[in-house]
Amino acid sequence: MQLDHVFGALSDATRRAIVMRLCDGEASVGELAKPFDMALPSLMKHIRILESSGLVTSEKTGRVRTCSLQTEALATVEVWLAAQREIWEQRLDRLEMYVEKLKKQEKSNARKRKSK
Amino acid sequence: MQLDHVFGALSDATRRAIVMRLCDGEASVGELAKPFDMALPSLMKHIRILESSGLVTSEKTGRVRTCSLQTEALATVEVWLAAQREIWEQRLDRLEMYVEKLKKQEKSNARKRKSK
DNA sequence: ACTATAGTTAGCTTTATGGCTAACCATTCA
DNA sequence: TGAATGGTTAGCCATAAAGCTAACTATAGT
Repeated sequence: MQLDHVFGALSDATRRAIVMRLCDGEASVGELAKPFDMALPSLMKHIRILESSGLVTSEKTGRVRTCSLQTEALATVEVWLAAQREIWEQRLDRLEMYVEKLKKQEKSNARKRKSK
Repeated sequence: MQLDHVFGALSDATRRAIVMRLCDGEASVGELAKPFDMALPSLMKHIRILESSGLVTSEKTGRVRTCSLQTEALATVEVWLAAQREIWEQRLDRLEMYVEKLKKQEKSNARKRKSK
């Protein structure tokens, strides 16, 4: 479940649509294909990509393959994003503190100038 | 700032590393390039891709181009993920409620069977 | 003015992506 | 058993991605 592959899988609108569909519950390949004006083999490729990214798993019983969402993979992405957010927010905080410090200095300088 | 392009941009480890670096503050192309064993033009391509995805902006002053992170683009991805999460969690809630219902029925059936 | 620095452009490979058709299993249903 | 259904495999095409080198432009420093 590599971040590369998960992001890659989500970079295609068709695949995101499939993911969105699967958020609502399992579905067969045929069901997944319906909304798309696309040949089945093409759609199958997308499903394969989703599977190899770990976002989707599927199982075949009889002649129908049922796909389901693997939410942990999506969670992985959320975790990564959250980590980045934390870093840049910490930086913004430091920046803000620095600006505050500058403001105070400016004030005290102003006082000094006045008192001269 | 298309979701396609943002996800696509993040699907490459080099570009994610650049994003991570930029979380810590602005950087020039040269600074960004240092950690990578990669020819400059190749790295520039990555920067271009990050720019066209909206994740990064850059400005050239003198001969140095300074890049900075555009956190809104990352936020867009977070929003999308959160939306999916909400959908599937709602479904899980419904499922849980359904299971609870089944359990209760089972209990009442058990009572009936006993009382017979 | 000369050199070094910082990017940029152009053009080339190799490999991956996204789509197609046509032909092929493998189950189910009549 | 024969036909319909649901996927699957194989192979083709066009375009884009990720890397390279070599040559070029434009500023900064001496």
